[in-house]
This record gives sequence, C-alpha cells and structure tokens, in this order.
Amino acid sequence: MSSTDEVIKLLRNKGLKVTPQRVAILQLLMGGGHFTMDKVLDELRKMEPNISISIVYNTLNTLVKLGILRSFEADGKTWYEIRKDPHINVICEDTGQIIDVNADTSMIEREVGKLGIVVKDLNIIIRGNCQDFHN
Amino acid sequence: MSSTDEVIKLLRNKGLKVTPQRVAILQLLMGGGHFTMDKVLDELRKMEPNISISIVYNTLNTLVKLGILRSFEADGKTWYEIRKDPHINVICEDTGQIIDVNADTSMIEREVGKLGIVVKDLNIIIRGNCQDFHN
DNA sequence: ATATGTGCAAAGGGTTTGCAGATAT
DNA sequence: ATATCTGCAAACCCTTTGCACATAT
Repeated sequence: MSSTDEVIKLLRNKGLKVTPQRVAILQLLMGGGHFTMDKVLDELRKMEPNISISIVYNTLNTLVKLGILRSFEADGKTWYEIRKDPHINVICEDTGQIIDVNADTSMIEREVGKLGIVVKDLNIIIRGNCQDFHN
Repeated sequence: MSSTDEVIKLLRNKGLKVTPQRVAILQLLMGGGHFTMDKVLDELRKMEPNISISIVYNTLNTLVKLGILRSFEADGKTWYEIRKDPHINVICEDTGQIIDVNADTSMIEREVGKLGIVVKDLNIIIRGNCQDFHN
C-alpha cells in the first residue's frame, strides 16, 4: 500500500485538488489488483460511508485520462487498475477473478506500428479457467 | 459475402432452425468486419424492416456461444465479429473504426498456458490513432 | 404436432449528467 | 474569494427478460 504522502504528492503534481475521496480512491487502487465500481465502493465505504457513486466514477475516469489508471471492459462492467507495464489480464470464467500474467508485448506494438498506427493503450484479455492456480 | 446455402448449412450443422432473421444476421457478419448492435440493426432493417432488437441480441449471443462469432467490449458496447485466427483489434480514437492487424499470438498463449490456465478466448485491443491508414 | 423462434414492451444494470451546497486553494 | 469538487437524484444507454403469437421441423 502506498503512503498517503505519496498519493497526495501525485494528485498535486497532476493539478488535482487533494480531497479525502480522491486520496482514498487512489490509495486503494495503488494497492494493486483489479476493481469494478462495486468493489471500489464497498472498500471506500468502510472509511467514507457517504462517498457517492458519481464521484467515484468521476475520479476514476479522471485518473484514467491522466494516465495513472488503465481501464478495460469485460462482463458488462468497466475494470480499473494502476497503469503499469503491459500484461495479460486473465479472466477466470469459474471464479470471476482477474489474474495478471506478464509477457513481452513488444512484438504486438511493433506489428501495429509498422502500419503507422500510434498506440495509446494496449489491453490483452484472455477468458479461461485458472484451474487450481491462485495469486 | 458468403452464399446463402453456406449460411443455411452452417445453421443446420449447429442444430439451429433456419429462419430468415438468422440467415440475414449470419450472412451479414460472415461478410467480415466489426459490428455493434446498432450497425447490425441498420443493415438488417434494409431487408427485414420489422426485425426486433431482442432477436438480434439473442441470435448474436447464440452464435458466440457456438463459437461462430467472437465478441468483445469497447466504448461501452459489445462488438461482434466472425471468429477467425487471433488478431489485434485496433480501435481508432479519431474515426471510431476498428482495424484488424495480424500478429503471432502464440507467445501469449504459451505464457498463460505455463500457469496451467486453459485459454477459451483471446482478445487484444489497442486504442490508438490510425492516422491516414485505411482498410 | 410441437419444440423453438420472434416481436413487443418492460425491466435491469452500469454509467453519466445537472445542479445546489460544500470544500480546497 | 472563487474555482473546483461532492452528493443526490434523475436521466441515459445498452442489454436482457417475460410472454403471447408465429414458424420451422
């Protein structure tokens, strides 16, 4: 989990006002993992019971636009994660959990780059069964 | 564009009753490209003005379950395409169009397989700018 | 003949938006 | 002081569902 100071510094650097809601949201996401809205709300309401859905959506979208978070859509919902090196998001059809798997994706970006396409974001999503694998 | 006979044969092979709606939907998708619901409806209503949204969703989902189509989510909508070799779907942020780019994805499946994960479906989605590239 | 498919309308679930009051700078 | 942020509720999409009628086998 990142320190509160670190989170506050990041918000200020991006020109955002430092509010308790934003600090809580960003700190939660910086802890790693994949979150849908309901998961974020559940966690946040343990600390800030009155936090509204709209401000959570609002904040997450702002953080995505600023490049701090990455989002992708699956199972009819939007998922949010801290932006880090490209990786594979494996959605387990049995447990519903999402697992990160590292892989070299440079080949993919190279192939697309050949066509003169400027890559803004890359998402690799696999649906499968994680069997007895857990992380 | 695939022949009507080919489409009818495919439906029968999968144990589906051959209805005009299903033939029209499958024939449209087999022509290639990426479709959201509104695009499918627009096209179909040129031929079958009374076709309902529900039966289109219904049919597309059935075809996905049977493995004939692949679906993925982007921009808050579900996209459908004929299932073919794994490839990269590039979403152009300027034009909104989706471009297929071929690439060898075996490395990705290998990496995931190492963990004992059984791959059911693979989607690679890139957001970017297609510049002056068109297909 | 009958199991399956279709159209319509309503309901469902996730996300966005408008606005008045509150807060960070 | 004031630009920005927050919470609430309503609005908005996209998608699914229930049901009576229609159709393919």
